[in-house]
Amino acid sequence: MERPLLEDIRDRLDEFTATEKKAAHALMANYPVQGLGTVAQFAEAAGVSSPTILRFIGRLGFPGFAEFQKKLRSELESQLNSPLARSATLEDEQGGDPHVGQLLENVRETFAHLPRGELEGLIRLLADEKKTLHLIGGRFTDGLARYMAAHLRIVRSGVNHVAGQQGNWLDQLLGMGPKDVVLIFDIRRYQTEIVQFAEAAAKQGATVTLVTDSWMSPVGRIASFVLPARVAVPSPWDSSLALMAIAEVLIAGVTRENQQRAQERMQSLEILRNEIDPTTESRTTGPDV
Amino acid sequence: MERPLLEDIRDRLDEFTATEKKAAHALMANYPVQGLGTVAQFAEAAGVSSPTILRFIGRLGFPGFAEFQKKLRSELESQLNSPLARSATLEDEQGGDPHVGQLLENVRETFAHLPRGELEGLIRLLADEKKTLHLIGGRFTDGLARYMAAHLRIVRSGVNHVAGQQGNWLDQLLGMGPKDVVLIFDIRRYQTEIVQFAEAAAKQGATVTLVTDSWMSPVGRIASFVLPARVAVPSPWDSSLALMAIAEVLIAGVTRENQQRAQERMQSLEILRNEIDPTTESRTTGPDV
DNA sequence: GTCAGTTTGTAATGTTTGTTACAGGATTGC
DNA sequence: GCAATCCTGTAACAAACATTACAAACTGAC
Repeated sequence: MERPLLEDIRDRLDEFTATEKKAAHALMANYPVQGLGTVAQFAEAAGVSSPTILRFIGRLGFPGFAEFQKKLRSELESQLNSPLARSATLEDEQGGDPHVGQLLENVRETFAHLPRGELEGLIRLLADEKKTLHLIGGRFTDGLARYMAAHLRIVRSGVNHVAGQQGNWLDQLLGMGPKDVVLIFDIRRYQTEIVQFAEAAAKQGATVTLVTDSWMSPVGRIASFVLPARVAVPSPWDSSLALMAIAEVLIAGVTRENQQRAQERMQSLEILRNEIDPTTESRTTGPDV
Repeated sequence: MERPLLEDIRDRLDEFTATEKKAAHALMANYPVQGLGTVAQFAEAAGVSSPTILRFIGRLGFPGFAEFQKKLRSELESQLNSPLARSATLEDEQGGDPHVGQLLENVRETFAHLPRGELEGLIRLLADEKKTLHLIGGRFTDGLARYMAAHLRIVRSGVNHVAGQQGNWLDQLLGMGPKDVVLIFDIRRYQTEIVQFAEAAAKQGATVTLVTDSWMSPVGRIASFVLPARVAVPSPWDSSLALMAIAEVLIAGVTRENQQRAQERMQSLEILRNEIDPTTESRTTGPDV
């Protein structure tokens, strides 16, 4: 009664026969609505006969089609009454912005297809205080690099936001070596300067990592870690929201990875800040140091 | 076929007889699941007899119970397949990162409680080319101001990102008047410099607008438009993702509001860029000018 | 208080539906 | 290449279902 039926079907997909799988797929493709009609409708949609449907739901553990539907309805009921679903249905009822819907979908899809190892690996790399971090972004994504640098600087030392005139970049490139990690934000159209910077850094032995769109920046060829994000929205612009979500998860991850040191640094900074600007109201704990 | 049945029932509630209303209420209380079982189940849940249910759905305009259910199922199908609903239902299964779930929830809740008029009003204000725009953010949110400025600069003229040393701000403040619009990103803890900047700008007649967290920056007191966003996440940091989502919707809105001029500017910029840097591959259309 | 109109439930009905027995067909193992 | 097993669809069946006819109960008006 507790486990979602959809998961059960997915896990046990191999137990079914060939035509039963057709039934399973038809149901999953339009879950759970496909199971709420008649057996004949279900059978037609799956391209099989009615008895096959019955055998399918029998193998799932239901004594009859009626019980199967009852389970579907009760699942649907609790799902639709959850606060999360409520806000979702209420929104598009009263004309929720389709743009916002697409934004949410992008973030969700981005993390659904993000290789878990890549994310964890990059977090560990960024948390390594023996490395020096260099963050850089393109025309639009530089704000993200800046945002992330502002947080990481509080959590750890050796964080550098590569910004400003292109001429300055050369200075930063000069000292780079195996102890440096470069995190690049880059979406199309991929700026040649960024690519050149990445290539130069890699040539000097620095580890290059990349947060990009699904089409993948050319930097991806030389990067050790690549995190692709969805950017398409109903607008002439691409959306960087999913990139930002990745940035925030990275920030949280690095903070978690090095919790006690991060806290110490936060407190020291807090004290420093109060000494410099006593007008600012003080708080002993909290994030915004 | 298009209008949601739930609305129809709500509107026409007075047309029904007393017991039919009981049926209507039972359906609305557990919509649409209650209508997907048998007539007898529906009748029992509503505390009426089966024929009353039939008369009820007959009055709704359906020739029979089967057609009524068909309508419910098709409604449910399209609703569950919308990107909004998907993000709500799918995220908590397949063990997605709880942090990501919270991020999505924040964005959703933010827009659910955003006064529609405020958003539209602010977009119109930002789209007004007779005004000069000044964007400014705090320690962490300055990246957002930068991000938004980078886009708006392409869509329209007179966009200024107030950045750098605090001393420079004074210069920008000097010339301000009723023709200036200040858009401030500010989350706790609210920096006194930002508040001072806002107050000074307001005193000189500029329109002050604000994107902030739910606790509301003190700037809110003097702001003409205030858009609050959810920022809580399971991390010592606050999340600015919902602020960024607002920024992107604003960008898209301003672009839409002034489409032909934006396109002209994009093309001119494209040409300019190619003249300066011929190595960059050229595209005649597209966002990333 | 009575009558007309409306509303509601009971009970019967005809149909659709889920269900099952069975036979043809495919597949696998020897 | 044969046989045994498993899979799948056809067709018949019985139960559950939506549906309808009808009578009782209620309501409001005169």
